[in-house]
Amino acid sequence: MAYRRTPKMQGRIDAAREQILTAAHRLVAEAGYGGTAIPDVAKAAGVSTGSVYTHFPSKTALFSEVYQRAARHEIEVFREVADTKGTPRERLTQMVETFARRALAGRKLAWALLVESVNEEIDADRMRFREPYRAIIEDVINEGIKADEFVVQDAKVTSMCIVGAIVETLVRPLSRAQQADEEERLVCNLIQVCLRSAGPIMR
Amino acid sequence: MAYRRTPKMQGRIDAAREQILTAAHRLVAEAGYGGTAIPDVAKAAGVSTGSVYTHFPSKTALFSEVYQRAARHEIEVFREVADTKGTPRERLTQMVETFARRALAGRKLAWALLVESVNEEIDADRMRFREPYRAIIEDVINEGIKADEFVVQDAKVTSMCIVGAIVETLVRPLSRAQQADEEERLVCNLIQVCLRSAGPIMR
DNA sequence: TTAAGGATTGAACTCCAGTTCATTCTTTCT
DNA sequence: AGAAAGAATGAACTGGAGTTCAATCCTTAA
Repeated sequence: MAYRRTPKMQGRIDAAREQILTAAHRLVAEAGYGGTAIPDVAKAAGVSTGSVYTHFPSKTALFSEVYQRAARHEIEVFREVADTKGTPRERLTQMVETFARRALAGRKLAWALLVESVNEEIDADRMRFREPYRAIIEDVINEGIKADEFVVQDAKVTSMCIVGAIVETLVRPLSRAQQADEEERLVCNLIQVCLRSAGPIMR
Repeated sequence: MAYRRTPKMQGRIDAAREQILTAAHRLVAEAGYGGTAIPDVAKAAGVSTGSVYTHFPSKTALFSEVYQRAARHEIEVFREVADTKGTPRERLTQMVETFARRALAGRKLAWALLVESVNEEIDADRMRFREPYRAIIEDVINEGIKADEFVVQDAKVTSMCIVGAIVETLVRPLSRAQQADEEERLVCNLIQVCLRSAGPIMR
């Protein structure tokens, strides 16, 4: 034998892998999955096309990892907000606002993560990306029910609806930027609708 | 000159065009846009591949028309429900239920119309497909506000949210069928959430 | 220093859905 | 009937995205 993988070598490999992931992330944030070709990623990462395939078995696999990383980070942020002090109602407000504002701040990425549909595998990733948001919202709603702040309800369905409401409200702004005050209005009203969705019925 | 288009001839051309549209509709309802190739459509319509292109300039154009037709019909049904007798609250209930049940009855088609994303042009069609639903819901909400049944609100945003809520709730069931009672539960709860979204805030 | 093992390269290849077009078939009008 | 114009045909083409692989470069261990 005349070659063995040393820590130093491993470091370079890992670094290259990181470069590729970072570049892919950046390009997705600029052009979405569909608008990003592997040769572009390679160029942006400073490696060759073929090299990408020594690190990832396919485009789908690479982007799947990109999505999962971005998702994990976003969801951490979201969970932190959900865990801050305040009544369930106050926290839900914060959560919806955070979700909306972060999405609008990184439009294209949010669009890629939330709605861009490309193939079944990536679609599955997107579903998986939405699910944690839903679950966190569900928890807060259930706390609100216990605290008599929200009416007794199927928190699972309500949380689904809230995720759907947020996404639907944001789809258009995410595709093409609106006027700032228009977006402001949207976010405020979105919060109101979400609160009502979870809130008690008045008869 | 030795040829002019006679009514008889025009009839055949129109018939072929119809055949193609019908076949395309059927195939979309079975496999979605992405799962339907032009040669398949041609075969199903009993014409040649090339013939499809004498009737439609591109696959996108053909399916755009398929979508628009399906949309027009669905929206007519929806509008009828919106125009039936009853309080805004009752009507909104009927509307959500109709939307949900019709979507579940024609899963794949609903999926193609509502969420399958393929290219920008078709995406735009899908947006256009959702918009009338939203507008109809908006009208009913505004009536409800006038009737003091719903709290004063931005009905545009609420209607967006309701559309989003419905779609989000249905996405999973549309992809893979759930148990019947599970779907029943979903629809019932969905209606409740939508009513609350539009309903008055209790404080 | 040198040979072997592994990583990297990027031009070329594959694959395939959408589209084309030379040919054939139909219809119309003289 | 015959010629002209249009419609239909479907095998072949095309373009572009994802992927491959023979050649090359680098690293390690003797």
